[in-house]
Amino acid sequence: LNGKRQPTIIDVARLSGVSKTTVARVLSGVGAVHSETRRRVEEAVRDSGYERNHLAFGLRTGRSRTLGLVIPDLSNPYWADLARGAQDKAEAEKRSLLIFSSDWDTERERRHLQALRQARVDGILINPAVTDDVTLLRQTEAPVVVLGSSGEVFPEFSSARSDVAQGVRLALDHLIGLGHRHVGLIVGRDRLGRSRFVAEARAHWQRQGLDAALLPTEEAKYTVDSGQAATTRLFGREGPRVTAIFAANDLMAVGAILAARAAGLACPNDISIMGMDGVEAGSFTDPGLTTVDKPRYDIGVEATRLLLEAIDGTGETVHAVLPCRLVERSSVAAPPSAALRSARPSALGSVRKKSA
Amino acid sequence: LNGKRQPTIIDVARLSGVSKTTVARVLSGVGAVHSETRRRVEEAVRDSGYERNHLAFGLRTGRSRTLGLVIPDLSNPYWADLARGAQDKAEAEKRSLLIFSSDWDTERERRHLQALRQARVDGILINPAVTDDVTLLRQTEAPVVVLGSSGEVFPEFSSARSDVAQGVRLALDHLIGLGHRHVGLIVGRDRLGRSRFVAEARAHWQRQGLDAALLPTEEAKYTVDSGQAATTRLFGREGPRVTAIFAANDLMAVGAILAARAAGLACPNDISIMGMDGVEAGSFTDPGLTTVDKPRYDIGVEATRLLLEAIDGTGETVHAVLPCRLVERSSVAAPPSAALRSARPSALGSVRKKSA
DNA sequence: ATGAAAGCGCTAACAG
DNA sequence: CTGTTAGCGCTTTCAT
Repeated sequence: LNGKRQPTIIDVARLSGVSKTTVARVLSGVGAVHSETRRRVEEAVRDSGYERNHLAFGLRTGRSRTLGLVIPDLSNPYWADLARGAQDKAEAEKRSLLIFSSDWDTERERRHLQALRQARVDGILINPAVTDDVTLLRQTEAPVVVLGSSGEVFPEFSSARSDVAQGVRLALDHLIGLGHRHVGLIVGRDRLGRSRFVAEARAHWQRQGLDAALLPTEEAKYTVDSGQAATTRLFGREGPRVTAIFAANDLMAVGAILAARAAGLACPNDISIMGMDGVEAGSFTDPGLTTVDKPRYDIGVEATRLLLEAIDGTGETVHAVLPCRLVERSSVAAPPSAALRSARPSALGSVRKKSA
Repeated sequence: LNGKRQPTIIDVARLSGVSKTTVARVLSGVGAVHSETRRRVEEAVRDSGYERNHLAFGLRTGRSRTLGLVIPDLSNPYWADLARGAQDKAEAEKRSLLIFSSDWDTERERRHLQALRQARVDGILINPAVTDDVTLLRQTEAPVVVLGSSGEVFPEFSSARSDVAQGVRLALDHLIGLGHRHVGLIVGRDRLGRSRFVAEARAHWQRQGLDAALLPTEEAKYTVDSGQAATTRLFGREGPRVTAIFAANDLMAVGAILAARAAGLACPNDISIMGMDGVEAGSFTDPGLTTVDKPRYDIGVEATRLLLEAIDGTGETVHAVLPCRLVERSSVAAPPSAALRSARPSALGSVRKKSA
């Protein structure tokens, strides 16, 4: 727009009557420079409006001071929160962040990784859509930090994730403590096969001396609609109805609330519903969704911290596991027949509809 | 990790026994190359795993093939959706996107703009936190496209926004058509002063021959909590109660639903509530939020398209205005006394509370 | 304390 | 059709 091109280090040198080496020295702050010279150079920098060219800097030093972030979907609040954390940390460390969405598509992910390699980013944060193909990540020169539970599939890279096992315990113990003995699970189907969510839930359920048969499971796709459908399927099963539903993410839990309402069930009086995520939208439902909050933002921050450590060569490969937190709102209560049941633990029978 | 550095164009040249110029030619596809030579070069590229260095490319050509996006908050679903659109379009055009959140902070925005200048991005998409300081945008060499209604404050730059006037008409006509004659407005307070939302609403209201006094207005800050508080203030006003509330964004409308519930009002039987945004979370409330959907994703796409045009030098400065769309869910219905009112159009008086 | 020179990897004249 | 040469803007030896 302005017509004249951006000033370079040479323009500054000319303006202040020194060599570009000297300018570079005051700019970088390394090496001794006469105070009067420094003053003149700084003045010239201001007057000319000089801004360091990061392309040239990166080419010369081999550090672009740019990081890459590859997530499934930027418009999904879970990933948006995480991205925000990564961006804030990168910014605090004077790095810029290149962000890509893969939509769980291997081919798109491959292209993004290529773009990042071409941009010569100093490091990559990624939630891999592809699990089988480790070579895709290995062939990348830059250090990689894996986001989420797939970190365990790539032990060679550092990773940051929430403590799903602990979160599941938190949720189940909350439910069990209230008297629930028959809980439906809505789990997401990962490209990693069955998510670890189910495994942890079953393990803890049995650890508490409860029957795995009373933990019926339906699969959904992490969306409201699929969660609603899965809940409806759950209700359609034969035998006594569950007194609570525990979904692997908040969107599916919202779907469960919708499905319960459609089935004429009052939540939490007739049925308790619990989510896992902690995204803000969970507080919009009626009743507000009780959930296990995952530290999304902090995972983004921590992953970035680990990545910068890996770039600096300091620090070993570490797998950061951040704790979850119970967020009580109002979609969970004692089951309708809690008093009865706690008296006779084996009486898991009929669920009576209570008038709201 | 791998030990050996990334191969350069020279490695490829050596490997295929030609000069680096020839390699560059087959890589860029411009200029004639013997088919056999081309084959050998392509083979060498594959074998070596060569990837073009965008830093060097950008330094030489003056095109970094990177764009910058500066928005208030990446974890706000409105901006996340827009960012997604921008990223998808950038990706389709073989560009990478550097994303920053400003949190409506002028100082942060200034730093982001500086980072983008240093990265020598080819162009910038921005929703300016700062309005008074046009120079901040002017001093940037790269083309700029402004996001949102502040586009009108910067006529010199292309812009993309939703058609707020049309959206407001859509909403008000919907409400008026149903029989509402006393509508409360919850508006957001911009750093741009009063948002254009109020102006448009009042104008259209009067255009329909209605009394501006029956359009009481409260200010909030685009959040659920502030929307809830504003609604409560609205309810606390003297005189007859509004039969409907129209909020300038969906989060505040969600707050209004919460406030109505807290006040013991049934929505939509006692009071209708309408939002403006269309974010997914609006469908989580009970009742589902009726709203005016803004084309968030498309704004991101369109803005990026305009930016690329500006970069190529083709195309004039254009202000793209994308239409909104009415999304009917269930938070809006006829007012309690609609039958009465439509019979006597001038009787805009008392609102009788109807038992739900 | 300062400067000269080399070179990061690439493209773009300009020759042949 | 192919190669030689000269930078893009910066940092980094190595002299002085």
